[in-house]
Amino acid sequence: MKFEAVTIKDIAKALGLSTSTVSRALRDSYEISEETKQLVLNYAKEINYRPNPIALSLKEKRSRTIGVVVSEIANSFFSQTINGIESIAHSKGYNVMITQSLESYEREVSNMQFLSSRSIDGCLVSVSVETENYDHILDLHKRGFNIVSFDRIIEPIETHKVKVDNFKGAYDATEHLIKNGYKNIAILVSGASLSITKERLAGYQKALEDYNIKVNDKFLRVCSHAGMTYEEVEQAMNELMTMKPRLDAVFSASDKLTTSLVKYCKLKKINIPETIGVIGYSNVDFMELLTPALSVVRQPAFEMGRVATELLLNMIESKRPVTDFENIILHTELIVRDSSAKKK
Amino acid sequence: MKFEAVTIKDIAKALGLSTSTVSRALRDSYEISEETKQLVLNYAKEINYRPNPIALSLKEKRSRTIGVVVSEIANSFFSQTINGIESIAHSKGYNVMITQSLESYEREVSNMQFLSSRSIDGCLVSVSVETENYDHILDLHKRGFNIVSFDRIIEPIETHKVKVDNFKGAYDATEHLIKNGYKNIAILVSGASLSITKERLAGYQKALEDYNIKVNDKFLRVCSHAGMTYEEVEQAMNELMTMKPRLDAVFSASDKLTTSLVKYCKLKKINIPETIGVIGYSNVDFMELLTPALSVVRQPAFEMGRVATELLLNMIESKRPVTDFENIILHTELIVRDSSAKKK
DNA sequence: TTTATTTACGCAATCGTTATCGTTAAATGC
DNA sequence: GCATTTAACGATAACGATTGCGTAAATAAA
Repeated sequence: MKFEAVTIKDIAKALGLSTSTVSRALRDSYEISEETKQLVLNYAKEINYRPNPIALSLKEKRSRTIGVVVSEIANSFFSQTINGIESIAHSKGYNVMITQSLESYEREVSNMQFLSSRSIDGCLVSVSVETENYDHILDLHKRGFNIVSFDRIIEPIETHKVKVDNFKGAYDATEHLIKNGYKNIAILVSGASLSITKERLAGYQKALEDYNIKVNDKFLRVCSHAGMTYEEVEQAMNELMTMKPRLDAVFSASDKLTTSLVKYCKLKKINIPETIGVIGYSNVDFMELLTPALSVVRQPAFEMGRVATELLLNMIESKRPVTDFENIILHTELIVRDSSAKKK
Repeated sequence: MKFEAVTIKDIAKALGLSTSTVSRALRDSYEISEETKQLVLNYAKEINYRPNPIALSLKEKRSRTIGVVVSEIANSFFSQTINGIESIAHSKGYNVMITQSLESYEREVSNMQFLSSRSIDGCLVSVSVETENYDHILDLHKRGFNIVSFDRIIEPIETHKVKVDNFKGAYDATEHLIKNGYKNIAILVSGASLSITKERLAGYQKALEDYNIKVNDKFLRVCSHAGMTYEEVEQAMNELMTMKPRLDAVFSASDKLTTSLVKYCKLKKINIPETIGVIGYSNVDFMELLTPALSVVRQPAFEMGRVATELLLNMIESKRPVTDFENIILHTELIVRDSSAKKK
């Protein structure tokens, strides 16, 4: 089954005009008489004519549509980001195409391919945990494709970048744990190739050093699938729980990991914060509803989406190639609740 | 800035062939000699030629892309549904365009408009809570647009429909509360125009009747924004909590409402299940991590996405117009945890 | 009246691709 | 040796919309 829309040709035929006249009448050209304009406009409204964006895209090589590539839309951080993206895009007359890689490099490549071939005007990208080679993005970028890198930054790309101060977010969380009496602090991170992993890990380590606590690699666990499965975090935690000296706190360095960590503690009946204190990056609103309520590092996700989209639309609408790129760093928020309460 | 891709014309020019020959060579036509085919194929690979789907869409009036309209992607139920949709679509070579209405009728209309004008081959729709007039969908459907209605069903449309047994899901939950000793059971529902609201409300009422409990309209609260803001649920609950006789349980009839209900109880320090028992429709994995763990009615969201997509692709790929429509009804799962424990 | 200028529209090219219909040259049939 | 088939390719129209250019008729200027 196919679906036939009304075209400019239908109007032209019905009214005994040429397609050019109809087109110009619809675009209110000075070359067309008032009479004819009204005739066309009225008939167009009557039969509910809508210009075909596909045809326009083909001709104009632009579509007033931007693309988004994230790892998972079910992730609270990203769905909030998407809401920010859409709020700006829609207010400026742009549509948004959303795709998710589910942390698969292959799917990220095919999503980029899909978007780029669809005449989108630009793209907001946060890479998957599997992505170590950026050629699928850099190649497009070199050929003039507008890209803004956000959250999980593509370091070698020369374009606008928007992220949070991952280092400070992790430093603050770790320092908070230390000040509350925790000493053997483990850290769960996502795949080592992600910019957020490197920066958050560095913040954690610096905090320990500043407070004269030895950084112990036994307390570092890398979840190379970014916590896409619970089992991954379960295994990491099982290992951590057997370490000597016994850990007394865990800092989980991403949204997904924090969620799985909470689940682990619940299932294993590990008391928080008595047995281990917990704090993690998370934008899940739910975390405050847990018992104990979870301390978190929260990112301004909606704002990040807005800022990144504004930069992208600036690039798109700029007449000359943009060469002066912004490197926006937003602030995280440390929300202290009960899961990291002072140690007795 | 614009982005120029490689076209068939570039290949033709470089190789001294016509575009028709190149096109046929790429599609492995018998009319082209092996020699020429290899020449074209090799060069195409070398310069990384990709057919332009926009041009194909314009010509073929199909795009191997399907659209999705949901109310909110951050909603666990819908994000799981989308994963199901993508799993089938991608396995059959289709792409997916995701849009969210955020429960706004206006945005739903513009999303449908966006998708339909983009040569998508069909669309999966779950309507917004504000939607009372279906003309934006029915008009497209009449003109041959392939649509499958899922979850929040468009009742008057004659096409495939996929949902759960909302009546039974609500009946089971209510019956469970009754059997555990609750008598004054309130219900929170979304806007009255949604099919899921009507069916779940009916299930709740039938259960009460079957157990000789008078249905009390004071215990019914309609959240006309489907719980898009917490305040909406807060107000509904504030009203319910003052009712005489005092309610001793609440059944929340949708994902968003359940989440807000939990938050309300936490913030107001209402003991669950001692002060009020709680059960609700929810696909949030987190619900088991609460204290007390929340009893829920869970929908097979992923499966619903898969089934709906299979039906849609069948319609799309059918030679003749489909006239025999499926009305799939999946089963909900009652997951009993601590929030609805037997009353002492 | 003749020429110049508007006015108001139509023609055709264009975007990238495919399908239909030729066309040319070589190969085959008799 | 000539007609006919076949292999291999090219020219062109089409999809829907826009736009530069051309042009007829009407009006203004000379």
